[in-house]
Amino acid sequence: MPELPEVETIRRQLLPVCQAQVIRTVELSDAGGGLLQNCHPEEFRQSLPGQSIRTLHRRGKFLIFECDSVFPVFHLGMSGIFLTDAAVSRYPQHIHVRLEFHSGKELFFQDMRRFGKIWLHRDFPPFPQLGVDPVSDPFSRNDLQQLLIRRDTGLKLFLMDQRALAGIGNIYASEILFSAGISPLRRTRTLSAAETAALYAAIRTVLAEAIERFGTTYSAYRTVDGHSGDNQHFLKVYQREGQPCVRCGREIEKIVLGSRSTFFCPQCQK
DNA sequence: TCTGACCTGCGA
DNA sequence: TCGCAGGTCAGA
Repeated sequence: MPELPEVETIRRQLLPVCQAQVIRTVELSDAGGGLLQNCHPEEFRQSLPGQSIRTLHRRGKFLIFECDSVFPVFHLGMSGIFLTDAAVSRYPQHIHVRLEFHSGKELFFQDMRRFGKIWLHRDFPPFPQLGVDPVSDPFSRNDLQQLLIRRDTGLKLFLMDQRALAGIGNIYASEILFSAGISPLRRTRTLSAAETAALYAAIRTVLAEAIERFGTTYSAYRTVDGHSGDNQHFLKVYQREGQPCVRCGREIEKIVLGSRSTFFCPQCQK
């Protein structure tokens, strides 16, 4: 699913499409109603028409539409995407929300697996459970060190814990640890100062480069215009089990951590 | 702290 | 036909 770079790509592409658009109508499928977390379908349908979209925000993997007096929030789950043209959808039967603007433009939310979630807030949502966003929040090496000390868990699970760092998922957790040269099996409290510095640098660069490449496409994820991202061509370990490490040539290994596939180089990552 | 369930599509 | 897939959360 969309991790931080994919959601940020969607936000950047949606902004020029949506900003200052006034919503005319809202269509919500039956399944789409099931995605709503804190309001009834009828309230969702009635609250949006007439609202102008002022801007879009991202916090971790959440996308927040700032309108005049409501704040619809989307979490894309594993397979949620936004499209500006329903004709490019590969799964039109899974389009659950359609917004029509006064300009005549449209916006579609598609979610094949229906793990996505939608909220409707009357004020900017607080996200009390969410940790620091390593791309858009102030985030220093010392902040990372404090987070590492506070927890006692496996490093990969730590990176994916949204209460600590908001936005990293399964692909980028493996890629970040490879970039830092640290094993996914290490515990949070065992990192040296040099390793913490390497991990900090890896978090920043891996996410930033993925954003520059419009995210990673494996199956469902598409950019707003229906295209694939580019970052899958640059992955060093994810889904490269049995292939040679780009640094040392040793075979990339796959293990399961927290019931999720984890890829690493046993030679380069200590 | 960890596992399984949620849901659908795809490839082996 | 089965296992797996980029996320999250309840329950053990």
